[in-house]
Order: sequence, then C-alpha cells, then structure tokens
Amino acid sequence: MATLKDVANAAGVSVSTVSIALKHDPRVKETTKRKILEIVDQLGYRPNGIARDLKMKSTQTMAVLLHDLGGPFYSELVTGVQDVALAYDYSPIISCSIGGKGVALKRLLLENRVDGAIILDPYIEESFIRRVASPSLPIVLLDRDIDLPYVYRVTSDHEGGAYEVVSHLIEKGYQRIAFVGGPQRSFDNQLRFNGYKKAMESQGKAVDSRLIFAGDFTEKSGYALGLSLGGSDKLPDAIFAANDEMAIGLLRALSELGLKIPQDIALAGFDDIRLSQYTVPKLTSVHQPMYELGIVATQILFRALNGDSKIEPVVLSTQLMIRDST
Amino acid sequence: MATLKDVANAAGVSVSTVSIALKHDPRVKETTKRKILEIVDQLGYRPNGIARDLKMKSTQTMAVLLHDLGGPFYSELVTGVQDVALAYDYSPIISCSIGGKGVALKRLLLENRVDGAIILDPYIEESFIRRVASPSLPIVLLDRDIDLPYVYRVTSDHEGGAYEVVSHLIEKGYQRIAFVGGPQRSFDNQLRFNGYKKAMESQGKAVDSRLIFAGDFTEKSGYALGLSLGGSDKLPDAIFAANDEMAIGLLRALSELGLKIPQDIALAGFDDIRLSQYTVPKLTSVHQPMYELGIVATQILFRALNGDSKIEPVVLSTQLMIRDST
DNA sequence: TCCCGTAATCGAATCGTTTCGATTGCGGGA
DNA sequence: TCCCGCAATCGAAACGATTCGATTACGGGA
Repeated sequence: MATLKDVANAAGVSVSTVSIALKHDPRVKETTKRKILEIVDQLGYRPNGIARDLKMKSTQTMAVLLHDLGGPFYSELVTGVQDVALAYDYSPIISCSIGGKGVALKRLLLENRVDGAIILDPYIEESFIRRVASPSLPIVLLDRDIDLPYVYRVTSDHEGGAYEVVSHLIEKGYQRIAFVGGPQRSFDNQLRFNGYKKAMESQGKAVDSRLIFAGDFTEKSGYALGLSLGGSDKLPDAIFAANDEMAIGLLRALSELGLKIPQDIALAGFDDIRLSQYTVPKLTSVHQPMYELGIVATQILFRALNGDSKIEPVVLSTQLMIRDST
Repeated sequence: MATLKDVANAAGVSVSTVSIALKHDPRVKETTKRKILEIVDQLGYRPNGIARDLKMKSTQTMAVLLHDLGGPFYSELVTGVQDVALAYDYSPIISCSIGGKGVALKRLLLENRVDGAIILDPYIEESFIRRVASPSLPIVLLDRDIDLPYVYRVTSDHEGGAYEVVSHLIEKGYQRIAFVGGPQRSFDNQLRFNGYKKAMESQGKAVDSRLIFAGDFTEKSGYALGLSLGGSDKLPDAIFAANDEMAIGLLRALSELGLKIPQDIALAGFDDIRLSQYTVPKLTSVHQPMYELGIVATQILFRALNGDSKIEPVVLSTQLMIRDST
C-alpha cells in the first residue's frame, strides 16, 4: 500500500508538500499539484485514516450503541442520527452489544476509537458508562435516567404517553383498567407505570394492585398472562400493556379464549410497532418519535463535543394512536 | 489522557517495559508489574487503540454494511456475524449507507479503518467495491452476483425458494399463477423470477407475460397493483409476490375489494418477515437462513483474511413456510 | 578472579500522517 | 548592486503504541 512518502519520492517533492497538496492548499503551485495528483492516481495511493486519526486526535466518528437490531425503531433512530452527523461531517457507526461480551464496546469507547457515543441499551452498566464518559468522549443516553458528568439524556415522554392512553381508556368508559408491565428495573417501564398511576388517580380511581401484572416485554410473556387472565373470574374490562409486544401476546391469548376485543375487553399497547397496524383488531398504541430522538441526541452530542457542558435532559412528546382495539 | 509514557515516567521504568508488562509478559518482574498496574489505575491510563492499530496494521474490526436497518433480517444476520467474529477476537461494526452519501463507506473502507467487510446492500456500486477490495481488505458480498478478485459471495437460494413455493401453488391446483416482481435490476428479484419460470415450465405451463407484474418491493406498490389487478376482468387464481412487503400490500388491496384469500385467490410471498405470521390470513412465504448467512459470510471473511483466496460462492437453502394464504 | 549465561530492563526505530518553523530562489525597488 | 518580501517547498517533531536488538546486574562455575 502506497504511502505519502512513496508519492513524495515519485514526485520528487517532500512529504509535507504532498500532504498539503492533497488538501488543495493554495500554497502549492498548480503544476506540482497536478503532477502529485497524477502520481497519486498511478500508485493508487489512499490516505491512511488511522495515521490521520492518531495525529489529529479525532476520528470524526461517533458510535451508536444498541442492544440488538431487532427493535422496530432503530432504523428511524439511526436515520435521525445520520442526518445530523452528516452535517458535521461525522460518520456514525453502529454496534450491538448483544452476545458480544462487551469486547466491541471496549474497543470503541475505551480505546479512543470514537469521539462520542449515543447509547440506547438498558444492559450497558452504569459503572461502564461512568468510566468512559469524559470531556473528550461525551455520551448521550437514551431512555435512561443516570446523572453523570459528560452524560446527557434524551427520552421519550413515556409517562405522558401512558397517561394519555390510560386517560383515553377512562374516557371511553372503561372502569377496571389493568396494567401489564415489563421488567421492574426497566426505566421505561417504571415511567409508563407512573403514567398509568397518575391517570388513574387523576380520575379518582385508586390503583388496585390486583390489576397490576408483570411480564418481561416479550410477546410470550403477554401470551402467558393473557391465558391466565382470561381464565380468571375477575377479568378487567381494559388492559394497558407497557409495550406492543406484550399487547400482541395478550391479544392472541384473549382471542383464542374467545373474548372479543374491544367489546369484552379493550387493549392498548406502547411503542406503535409496525405490527400493531396489522393485528386484528388493530392495536391502539403510543408512538415514540424515534427519528426526532436521533436528531436531538446527535445535536446534543455535538454541542457537548464543542465544549457545551450545560445541557439539560430533553423529553420528547409521544403521540397517541387510537385504533380498533379500544 | 495519560499515555504509556506518563505511566513509564511515574513508575520510573521505560515505555517498553510498561508496554509488555500490560500484556502480562513473564519477562517483567512481578513486583515491577504490580507497581505499573497500580500507576495505570491511579492515572486512569487507557491504551490508545488508534496508535496500536497504526503500529499493528490491523484493526481487529470488520464492517457490516447494510442499506438501512429496517429490514426484518438484519438482526439475525448480525447475530450470526457476531458469533463468529467473537471467536476470532474481532468486532463487527455496522454502517448504513442510506442517506449517508457514502462518506461513512469511504471512511471505513478506503481509509483502512477495518480489516474486511460484509456487504448486504444492492446500492453500493460495483466500481466502488472493485476499488476497495484487496488482499488486505477482503469483501464478502451477500445476495449479489459480482465476480471480482478478493470479493467472495454468499447468497440464499432465491431461485430454489421461488421454485419451491410456485411448485407448491401448482400442486395445490392453481392454474393461472401471477408473478409480482421487484425492481428489475435487483439480483434477488431476477433469481426469484427464474425460480418462478422454471417451476412453471417444469409443469408444462408457459410463462404468460400478461401474468407478470412489476412493483418495487414496497408494500405500497403491492397495494397499488392489488387494486388494479383486483379490478381487472382476468384475475389470476394465485399470486407469487417476490417479497412479503408486496404480498402484504396485495393482501390488503384484495381484501378491501372483497376477495377471499385463498378461496378466490391464493397469495404467497418471500422473506418470511415477522408480519407474515400476523396477517389475516397468515401468509405463505419463503424463509431465508439469515443467521447462517451471517455465520458463513464471516467464516469466509476470515478464511480470506488468512490468505485463502480460493473460495467458491456459497448458496444457502431456504425454507418454505406454508400458511393459510395458499 | 574471571567469564558467561540469564533475568530484567532499556533505547530507538517504526507505523503514516499533519503542521510549524525554517529555507530557497526569484523579481522588484532603491 | 544590494536587500527585502513573497511564493514555493522542505525538514523535523509529534501523535502513542510495539518490538527488536542492545545493555546492565548478578550469581555460579571453573
């Protein structure tokens, strides 16, 4: 692989001249520049980004860390990130932590291979984030509530979205509204539960612990809960599931038990995954603004990279999608 | 940020000693090593991966280039890649070309920032691939048919899968089987059409050009075609759509027109996206072995990285998923 | 006492850039 | 003729690691 030196030798000029010539610096004479470009072409010279990064102490690269790629929104999120990053001449690279034992994480964040990171991954430990975040490696954390220096936060308004969907159920006249939650330690889940609670209480309804159930955000857990719920004697008349996956599991179980939705029981989810528009009946859900999330997170990252450390957490509002299941 | 040199100074030893001490090289005395580690801790020293990469001429990193993340299978594909890469102590990083104007591509492939790449992206130009592929940057190309040095190929058996699903339709007694294709230039689409054709011809059925329609792999195009098809007088009795998205669009249009599936018209897709199990009726489709594709592609990449240049293209077989729509 | 082998450590070159402060050559003004 | 300024180019240090071939110190054998 040809290097700057090779080009310089072949052109009979110095390395530094070649270096600036390639940037179209007006200091180098037009004729020498042409000769240099010709030789670059001839030798197939390509700049070595690694060497440049080392010298420059900047990679013009940012990481987007996801748990896996299966999620329905990652595509939108990444598009948002990309749109902003491009304007700053940065490239986002994506890494999934799942199954990777953190090797990739370490390589990217611990070893200076990126200038900043956006993290949407509840499984990356707080201690790790604390360790890597620094002025030269700011981090934007999505959907998590960790207050650390050089760590900035953006989330969707899970609580508000949940409040809105539960209020909608109440408005529709449903009385006994159950909450099917995800993992306790999930931050999203807690917020969604808070929204449920506030909506119930604002209408003078006490939260009945017999109407609170816990799944794990998978369709399977929703299905299992649906079966046991549907078989019990005191069926609620509406269910708010903390995500669509579980709602779909519930839907499947309840349908199999012969219950009509929304006549016998109403059902709402959260996330507005694509599938929700195709279930029968179509599922009422709460849409998260993933594209905007990507945009805002990236803008914040660049503000931080430019030395602005006084950045308040941002909460983006969600949108209630009313469909046939309520 | 502390460097090796800082650590060396603080410990009163040379840079080289620190360097090898950190690798637990037995040449350094236990006591010095302990002291060094202590100082590493104290100074918060972190190795600079960029510097190491430069010296080592290897990044232990490979790129996975996708067009976007929206696809249903990318998650599985990446999991396969990751499982193999991990064994070689490599980290995959993912990059989406969509909307990026190729900046990221150039940064990764042209400037030596990765050791190899797996590409599943019909929009990356052949000339670009030709330019970057080299012994020190082998490329595995998925679902494309480009024969170049240092470029290796793995695909699903699109043709075989299509053959199988069309044969299944024929077996079920359908007579006038239409083909709804994607973009002409798409390699997958061509192969799927070939499979359709072969299956028809092997049963003595001529391919009737009036039964061939072209969409663009989107649900929208399927929907539009469905509307015009359903309104026409000579409706086929079965449709094989070259992907599930279009099949779902067709399904929606035909249902809206009051046609019963599969009684009035049968419908089959390709890809087996998750949605296909949730449509009404559930969609017959062809499953691609994405996880295996990731595994195989990555294994090939490492063979190439180890100097094996005699690698034949690999074709992985698909699986017919018979559901209610046929 | 001398020599040598070994264990422990060191110094310097190297990877391929960028950049800053020289250096050279040339033409014009006095 | 001399000097100055400018245009064009050069040389060397630096970025932070790795590694190979010294170098040092020490203890044992003759």
